[in-house]
Amino acid sequence: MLSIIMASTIGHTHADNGSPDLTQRLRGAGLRPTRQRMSLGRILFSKGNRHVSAEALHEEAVLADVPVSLATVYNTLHQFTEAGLLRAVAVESSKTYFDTNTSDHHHFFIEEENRVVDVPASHISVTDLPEPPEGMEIARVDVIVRLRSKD
Amino acid sequence: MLSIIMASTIGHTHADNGSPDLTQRLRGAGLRPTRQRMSLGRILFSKGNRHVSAEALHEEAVLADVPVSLATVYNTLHQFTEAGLLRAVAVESSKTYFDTNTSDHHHFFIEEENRVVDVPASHISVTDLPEPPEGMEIARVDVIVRLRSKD
DNA sequence: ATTTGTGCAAATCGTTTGCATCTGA
DNA sequence: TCAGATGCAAACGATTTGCACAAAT
Repeated sequence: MLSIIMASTIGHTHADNGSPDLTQRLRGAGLRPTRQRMSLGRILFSKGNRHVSAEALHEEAVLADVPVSLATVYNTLHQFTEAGLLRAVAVESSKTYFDTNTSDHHHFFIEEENRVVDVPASHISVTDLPEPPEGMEIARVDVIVRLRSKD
Repeated sequence: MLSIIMASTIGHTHADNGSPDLTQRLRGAGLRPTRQRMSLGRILFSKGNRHVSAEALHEEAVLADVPVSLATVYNTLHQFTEAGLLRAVAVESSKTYFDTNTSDHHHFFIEEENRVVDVPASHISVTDLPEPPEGMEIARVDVIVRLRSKD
């Protein structure tokens, strides 16, 4: 009986349930490593570069037995983005995609499948950039290569 | 009295109320030159290159005493886009902007003002484009230069 | 006369917010 | 303890749709 109580207490507080690096990453970003953030972070960052929508991530989480609310998924994605752990990609005006690759790179967008893919690194050079209008500076240059299937 | 009746009848059917070229443009695109389409077309195409949202165009129309419904504005914008008279620009995932310049060119986006501006022609070269994945071809390359005001 | 377009209001979709409740430090 | 997180449901803004009515050919 005592053991049961102890186990449950331990399980809820200090169980070894995830990469310690993720904990650090969140802490470093000023985010408390909560259950949901850790779970979502694990889903996002443990499989190489990904491009997810809030909806998709929510489904994945639920399937992985991590019952988060959609609202929390949105909150988390935005917090991660502000913290520099994610990058938002604007491809078409409806869904927002979040990219786990925050380095400087560009994207393919496959319209038929509504899928975003990284352009292999070091490809694409944008040159001959115009002067920005007076008083403005360039914050970022986004290139979207829209693909369709060949006939 | 008779003249009033005639005037009103004529006004509703064959009055010379607009560029004949626009009529042809619509016809050529397989679109019947209706009052609303002509009015919206006139607003869109008579002032050089523009980047409008549905909402903004709707307001402009209403102010210009062309009472169209917002639904019709959306329908019209999409019909024009499919017909190649407009081009949809995806800058951020919320509003869609329609560009009256359908030629190959790129855009500035001023985040603070939510405004889209054409990049002066012939600027920006995108080189070293990657091979698209097997079975795919490049439909279009969009470059968005995001600007922020200098401090 | 027939086909096509239009207006309106309601429906939908992605996303955000308010607030009561829970949880991590 | 107690600031900060979370869940839920309701609010939201942009866009779409269904259907009765109106206009174009």
